[in-house]
Amino acid sequence: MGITKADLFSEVQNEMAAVAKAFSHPARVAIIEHLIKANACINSDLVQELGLAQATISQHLRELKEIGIIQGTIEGSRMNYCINPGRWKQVQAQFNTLFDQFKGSCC
Amino acid sequence: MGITKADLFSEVQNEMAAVAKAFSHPARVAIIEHLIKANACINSDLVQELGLAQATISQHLRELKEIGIIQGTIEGSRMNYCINPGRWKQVQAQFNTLFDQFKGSCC
DNA sequence: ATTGTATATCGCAATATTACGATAAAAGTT
DNA sequence: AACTTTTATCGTAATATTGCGATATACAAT
Repeated sequence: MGITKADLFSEVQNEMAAVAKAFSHPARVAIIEHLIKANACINSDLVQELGLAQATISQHLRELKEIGIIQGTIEGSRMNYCINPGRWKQVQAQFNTLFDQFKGSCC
Repeated sequence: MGITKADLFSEVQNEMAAVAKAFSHPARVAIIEHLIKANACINSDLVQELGLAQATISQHLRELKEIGIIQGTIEGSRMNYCINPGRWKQVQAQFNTLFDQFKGSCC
């Protein structure tokens, strides 16, 4: 039905899925990578860099901000977006906790 | 439009997004975790474990198999699913390559 | 042979996501 | 003040995802 039955799963599982979803679109991956390279960037930079419309970029930035991976500070008429270092480490740890659960062999 | 403009992004970025998408649903996270705990499991185990219909579980298993994270071997009338160790390490490395690109400070 | 178990796939309905034009709001520029 | 730049949000269309009932197939058991 397109609706996820979130109540069937644990808090941790839902959180893991929500965080992974932030990385599940190439535009958001590209935004993150550009943000890392440039240290910081603004919406209109990304409109140039990627070939997407301003409204679309803004929407992706909001999703990344909502999950906490990036943060934006107002700078006059523009927004200065950058990685949120604390959250970044936290998310990396979250993934590695899952990855490290599997040690070894298979059937 | 719901259509992702994959041609705007690099191969690596599209791959990263595709892999992240595998983890972007709590049912798939739950399947992976159960698969790790049990070492291996079958479709009907998961129907019991999670509260989803058999057809739904099967669909999620297929998506995980398509991205290569899990593999299934036929065992009589059932499928024995388990983590694909090689691919698992590869995916972990893929995430950490992205995570390690960001070192340090922010705006 | 018939019945039961296990899984995959099809078809559909409900919902979510992606993309963008249009517009609004806020700050800087002339 | 009028204009430009920058961004966010709204509304909408196109497409994707999620979930499941209803099958179909394959093997196992009686």
